[in-house]
Amino acid sequence: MSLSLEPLNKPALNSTRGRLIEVSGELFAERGFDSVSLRMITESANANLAAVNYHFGSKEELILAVVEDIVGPVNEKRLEQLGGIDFNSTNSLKAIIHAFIDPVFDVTSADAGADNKYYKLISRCIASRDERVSSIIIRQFPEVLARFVSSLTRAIPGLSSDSAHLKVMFMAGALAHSLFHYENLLLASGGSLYPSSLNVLKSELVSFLTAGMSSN
Amino acid sequence: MSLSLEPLNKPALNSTRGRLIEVSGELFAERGFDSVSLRMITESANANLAAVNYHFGSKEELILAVVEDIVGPVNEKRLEQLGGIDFNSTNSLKAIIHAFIDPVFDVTSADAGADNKYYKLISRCIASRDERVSSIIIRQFPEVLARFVSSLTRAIPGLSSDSAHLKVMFMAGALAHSLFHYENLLLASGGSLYPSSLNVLKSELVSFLTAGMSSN
DNA sequence: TTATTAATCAAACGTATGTTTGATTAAAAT
DNA sequence: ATTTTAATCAAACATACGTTTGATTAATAA
Repeated sequence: MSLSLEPLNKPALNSTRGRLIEVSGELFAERGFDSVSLRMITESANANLAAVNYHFGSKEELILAVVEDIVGPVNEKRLEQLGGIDFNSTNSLKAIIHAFIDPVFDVTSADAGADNKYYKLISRCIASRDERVSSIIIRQFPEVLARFVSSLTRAIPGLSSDSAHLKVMFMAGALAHSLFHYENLLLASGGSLYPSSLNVLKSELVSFLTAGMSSN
Repeated sequence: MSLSLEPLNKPALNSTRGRLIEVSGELFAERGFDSVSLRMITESANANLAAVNYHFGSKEELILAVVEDIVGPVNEKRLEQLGGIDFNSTNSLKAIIHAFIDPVFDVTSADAGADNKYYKLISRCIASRDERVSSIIIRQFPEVLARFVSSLTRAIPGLSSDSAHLKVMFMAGALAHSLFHYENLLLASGGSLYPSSLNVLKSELVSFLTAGMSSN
């Protein structure tokens, strides 16, 4: 029953709890979960040090809240987009790839500040080697994974379930890795990738994945 | 002037320094750099707590030594393999992909213990979000990256340098991500991927990447 | 042997971290 | 108005960490 004009899952910025999630997301995205202390977070959020433990119980639960907040909606959109696919269409494969990728790029572009904190946090989660975070991802990812696997086997006749598993992992890795090192890519290209380089990245990724998925 | 029968770059296991690097590699691979304390390392290596600072100067320099030790040889082999490619051949593209991937799988399989600690450490490095580690990777990776980019543009007529950059990143991400979650893949497949599943993974990856590289 | 260097060790140091406490203030309910 | 609940705050706590010290032992050189 929110009266806010903001999207539903974005916490209110005027509340302490909301500011903590917001600021934590930015810091975690830029520096990683371990390297960010509660003192950094609470100072950036103009909150008291004890606020995190009061509102979330512990740092770990704050991390979980931040990750759920950013990863949950993306996975929901993925499943939603996947549900709308017509598997009789000739380009159902491309639609599957878009279902996996689009929500990530959307939430990236939706950040008006355009400092692109979201994709960093998301790719940090996707490729996280942190056991605490991966426990969340792993909790909700199997369902998503299974849906994409079965969709792939429908779209590509003769594709085994095991191969589909692998292909989804390839896709997730290519997405996370390229998004995370996006800034390095910009620098390495000497500016020639700019502007709208995120769109370039996306379209290159889509065609790369489409071809890869169709292989064999 | 080593008299050891071991490969040159593998430190002697009987020395304290060698045991520290060995044990650190295993622990870092399994738990990540931050989560492993010097006390865990020195206890596992039957060494004194002060040994790390005596032999390496600091934990950070130990990490660097471990990473150099595992990532350096892989990149050397990559460049060597890349140098032997005949670009007039029809499958030079596939050779490039093998040059990037093979050294990683080789060092994985070379581990007789077969607990596959190497690929985890390597993929932790490849996709590391740790600034200390990425500083090493970034120090030696630009050369490797540049060589692969130029090789790709030679093998694929009309491919721009920027596109090649992106494609290499897609390749690196797919490799790191699938190797890191290799065990999860085994579990998810319900055992049907076993045995020699690492070979399956590799061949699926090669054909996926070959198709992706040729796209557009 | 003797002198010198290298390596190991137990112990302590300083610091940064997450967490808890207990008082204080603000808000809401009765 | 009074009571009760929620939220904020400064301060302290406990702990785990990387690092350093200074003594002791092992190895090497002279």
